[in-house]
Parts: sequence; C-alpha cells; structure tokens
Amino acid sequence: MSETDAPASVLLIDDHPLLRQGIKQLVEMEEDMEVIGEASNAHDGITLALDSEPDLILLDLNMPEINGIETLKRLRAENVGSRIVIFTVSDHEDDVVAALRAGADGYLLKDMEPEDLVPQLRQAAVGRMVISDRLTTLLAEALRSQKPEATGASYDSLTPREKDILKLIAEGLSNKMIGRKLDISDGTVKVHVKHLLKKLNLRSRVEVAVWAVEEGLHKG
Amino acid sequence: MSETDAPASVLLIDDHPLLRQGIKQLVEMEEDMEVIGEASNAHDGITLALDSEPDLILLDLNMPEINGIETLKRLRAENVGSRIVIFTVSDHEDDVVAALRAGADGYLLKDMEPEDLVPQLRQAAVGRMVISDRLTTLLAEALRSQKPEATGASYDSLTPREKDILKLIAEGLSNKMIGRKLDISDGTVKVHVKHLLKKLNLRSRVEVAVWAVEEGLHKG
DNA sequence: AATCGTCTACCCCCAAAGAGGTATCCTGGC
DNA sequence: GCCAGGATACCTCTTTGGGGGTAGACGATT
Repeated sequence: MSETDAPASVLLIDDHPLLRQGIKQLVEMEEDMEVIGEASNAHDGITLALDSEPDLILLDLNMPEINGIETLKRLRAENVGSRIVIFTVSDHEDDVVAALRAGADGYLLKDMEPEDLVPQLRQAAVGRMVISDRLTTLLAEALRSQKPEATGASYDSLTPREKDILKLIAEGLSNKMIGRKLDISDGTVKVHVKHLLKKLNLRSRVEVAVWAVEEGLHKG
Repeated sequence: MSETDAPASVLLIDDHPLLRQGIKQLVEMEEDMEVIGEASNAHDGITLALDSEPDLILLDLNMPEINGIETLKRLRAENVGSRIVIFTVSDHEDDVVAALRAGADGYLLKDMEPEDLVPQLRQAAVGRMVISDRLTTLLAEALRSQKPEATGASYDSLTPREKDILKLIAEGLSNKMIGRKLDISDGTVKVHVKHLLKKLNLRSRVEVAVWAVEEGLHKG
C-alpha cells in the first residue's frame, strides 16, 4: 500500500519473546520497515491487528490455546487487510496447505537464513507471495492430489482397504489415480469400489462420495 | 527400479533435434544414465515408451499436433510406469497445473542451468519429484485458488440451470436421470455439467458433488 | 439490427465406471 | 491341515462420463 513513502508496518505474533526480539532487530535495521506491534498469543494479536492495521503480519503456527491457522482464519474473518505471512518451524504438508487455504500470503520456515528474512518480508509487503524454496516439492505433491490422510471411524463393515478407497473417492480421485496412490492396479480398485457399493447399498461412486462427506469420513 | 546396477534409461520426446542432441550429450557423459530413445512427436514417443519402458521420460510441452499434456495423459492411460518429467519453456500456471494433474513426476524449465539437468534427472529417476525452483510461488498460488472457501463467489457465477444440475449431481443422479427429472435430454445435461466443471475448476462430477455437500448447497 | 448469454440438442471420440466372472496368495481361526 | 476372508489381478461386457465442436431458438441489451 505505502511502500514508497511511509515504512511498511509489521506486526509480530509469536509466543517466543526471543524470536520476536531477533526479528525486530533485523527489521529495525531497515529504513523501509518497522515493527509496530508484538503479541505473544492469538487474542492479543488479533486485537492489535484490528487496531493498527499493519501492512504485514508475521504469524507463528505453534501457539498455546489458539493456533496459527485458527488465528489466520479469525483475522480473515474480521476482514483484516494486512498481508499475513506464516513463520514457523513446521514443514508438514498439512500445515502448509491449511495455511494457504486459509488465506496466508506466505509461508516461511524459521530455519531460513536470517539475511534472507528482510528481503522476503519486503516482497510480501508489496503483495508478492513468499514461500520457502524447500517447500516446492511438497506443494507440487499437494496440488497433484490433495490429501489422503488416514484414520476413520467409518462404517464397521468395511475392510481397511475399502476405507482407504472410500476416502480417496470422496476426494474425487479416479480409480486409476487411486490405484497409483495405493500402488495397486486400477482393476483392483474397481473390485474394492464394487464391494463398497454393495456393502453401502449405493449406486455410484458419486453417492459414495456424498455419503462419506456427509458422514464426515473424508478427513481424519 | 534399477538404479543400483543398470544405468537409468531415458527417453526424450521433443520436436527440437538440437535440444535432444544437447540433452543426449549431457546424459551420455554419465555412467549411471543413458538415452535409449528419441522421438520428435507424440505418436512415436508413445510407441517407444511402450516398447522400451524407460525409467524416465523427458517430455516437451509444445509439440505439433499432439501437445505434451495430451501425450502425458495418453502415456498414463497406457499405464506406462516410467517417471515422466516435463521439460519446457512454459512457466504458465495453467501448464504446470495441468501437467501435475495429468500425472507428471516433475516439471523443469528449459532455461535452467545445463549442469543442473543431470542431477535433477537422477533425482527423478529414483522417484523424487523435481520442480524448478522458480515455480514455487506459482504452485502456491494455484494451490490456494483451488479452494474458494470463504468466498461463495463461484456459486453465484452459475446460471439457474447449472444450479439445478449441481444439486442433482450432489444427490448422486446420473446425467440420464437428471435429464429425465428436468425433462431435457441427457446430452444437454452433459453440456451443463461440462460448464459446471469449467466454472468451478473441478475435474469430475464426484468433485462437484463433494464441493456441493461441503458448501451445503445440496439441499435447498 | 446486431450482439450476447442462456438453454437446448446434436455430432464424434475416447476414457472411466461398473457388473459379471475366475484365480492366486496370504493370514487367522478352528 | 483346512477353511474363510481379504487383497490382489486379470478377463469381458455395457453404460456412463467428459472434451471437442456446431447450431438453433429465445430474450435482453446495445
């Protein structure tokens, strides 16, 4: 918004005081950027964000009580217009995907080189999405077929394998893709689907998918 | 499969002879990798792939007649088990996403450093997904735009008729049944479904159904 | 009057899905 | 040792689904 004249305002939300201190020092060495607030928990962070409307919010994922994803959702729900960048140790696909889906404008890993941080923040402040390079492969894989993710208190009569197939159907995958994912032939997948239809007394994979979603079985 | 003993076999499918030549020379300098075939078009490429079952296929996107994405789909349809890596000049989001969706195991840009190519191919041959770093941001954005989530904007873009069809798909009806219910031909239903898939950026009626249920649009 | 969006219907073509069937292998229970 | 259930893979067959295209009818907007 105002990167030409006034310095970009940054809000830190992280429960580690030392880390906040470190970031603050890095940022304060720059003329075009300043930390205008810090919070050690989600509640304070959201209040500060609403009050100060920073250009950029650096948000930790692992926080007590209310985690980062939830905080992110609440910020977006409050229509906070700030750029929000996740800054975390977690390189788990679930976290990255959840953050991006919840509207994160960036996802940086805490093990990055300190000297890289400020340039990345500068990019983020002017609207570019910033992502740690290390996550490329992970993103590609997530994009390619989103979420298998296991466990399921699903229908008791189903075998474990059938539950696998059930979930993947509910993600919209074709038999062939399911086969590739489970490393079995698509013919075998068809056998399982056939059994699913019979056991659940349904008439097509679409009904299976709808049923799974309605029962909440499609995600762990 | 056989990266410990026999050299990894590579098939090149690209309509530029010079480029093929260049890659070939690079690859042939390595002991653990060999080019076992070349094709300048999709048809020959598919035939060669089926005959020789290479460990790795390097596939160009821009080819005459049958493009790379289509070639990729056909290769997968034929159950070619090779690792398939796209090698192209295009850094357009649509191409990257389409390639990954079609089952590409990698996506490398032709403007990469030559000395990086062989290491990347080696990675790909043993099953790792390889993506040019430059595409990170793009991938993240593609992933994010997959889920409208907070915005119900996409639903509003549907015509009344499309909303009818959407709801009936979510009830698990076939095109024929939908046609019977709405008193139109099943061919017409297919047209509406086609438009639904395009507008909602989904890939099958199953995904449409799941989306509708998740959004709570299936009743009402 | 011309254009646009929508709905309708058809064409071709090929991939995906689903209903039958047989068969092998393995594991746990009796 | 035998048997049942589960997982795998293959076969054939028909129906369904989806992408591409063209095109006519209608109503609204320009």
